[in-house]
Amino acid sequence: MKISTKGRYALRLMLDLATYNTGEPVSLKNVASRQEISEKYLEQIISILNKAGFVKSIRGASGGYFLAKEPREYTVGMILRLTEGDLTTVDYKDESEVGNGYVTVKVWQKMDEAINGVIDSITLEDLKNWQTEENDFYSI
Amino acid sequence: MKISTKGRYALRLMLDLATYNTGEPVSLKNVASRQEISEKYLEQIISILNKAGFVKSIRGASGGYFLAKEPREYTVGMILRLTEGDLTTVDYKDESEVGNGYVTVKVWQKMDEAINGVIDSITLEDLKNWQTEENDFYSI
DNA sequence: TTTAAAACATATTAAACAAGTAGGAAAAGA
DNA sequence: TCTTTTCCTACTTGTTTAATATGTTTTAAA
Repeated sequence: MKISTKGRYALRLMLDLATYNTGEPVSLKNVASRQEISEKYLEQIISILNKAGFVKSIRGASGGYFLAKEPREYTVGMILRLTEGDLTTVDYKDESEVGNGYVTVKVWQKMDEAINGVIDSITLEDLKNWQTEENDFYSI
Repeated sequence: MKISTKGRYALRLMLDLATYNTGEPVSLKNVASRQEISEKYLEQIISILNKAGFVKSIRGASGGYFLAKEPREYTVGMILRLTEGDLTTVDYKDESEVGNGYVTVKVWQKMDEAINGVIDSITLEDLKNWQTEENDFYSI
């Protein structure tokens, strides 16, 4: 019942791109050092995001990545589902209909609805704002 | 991000005991055949529930198990946390404070709150009632 | 008093998954 | 040309999952 590093790093990566969006592409090397994540591992993760069109890349020296759309257009759910795969708490096809299996399915459905309610309502824009609030708080 | 068979089977096992509670102990053999789950695997799972005092056992021929308390005293959360271990979506101790890690933690916390809201509010009694409603529906 | 049914205990296994490393090739600016 | 960067694919190491397997102990019933 854990979200893996793949999904967690993907979210931090996307938020990093949203934060350091200056028009210039952001290199993975910079992201890796800011986030203290292996650059090689980030390469694999951003490859998924790239193929899905979530980011755009510029190859070659002084190349890098940037978000394909505005931060408010990415929900946490989109990013996690892409990198983690389906975020449901059970594989419904595995859930038995025998015994009392069909009753417990209701539990999993309610959990999934609750999870979706959270992750589909938070965007990268929200996360950016939370960052600023946090900074404001500590700088008073 | 999946609940394993251990937790899922534990819930169905506990609900089975709640359902077939006649005063007589319920044998795992019967649970296994009703739920179509390996009896040997169920033994391992009920051993956890037994050691935690969730069920009581009677050894020997015509022995079996029964719930230690009333169905309404068991939440889904109690059963899942016991068998699955901690149900949080991330290990907070692993979550970095560097980069923007501290912002994404808020996301995981909100997810966890949403999950807890569901699983801590549903009891075995509720599941029993859902079963009856389902049966009523189909028998009209 | 034997027998069979049941709980209890522990070891083993095969497959999948997680979390990276490793070693390069191709593109492009300086 | 050199260096930085993306891009691509294979490999590795450890852990977890979902069971099997092989018994021992207890106890009601025949």
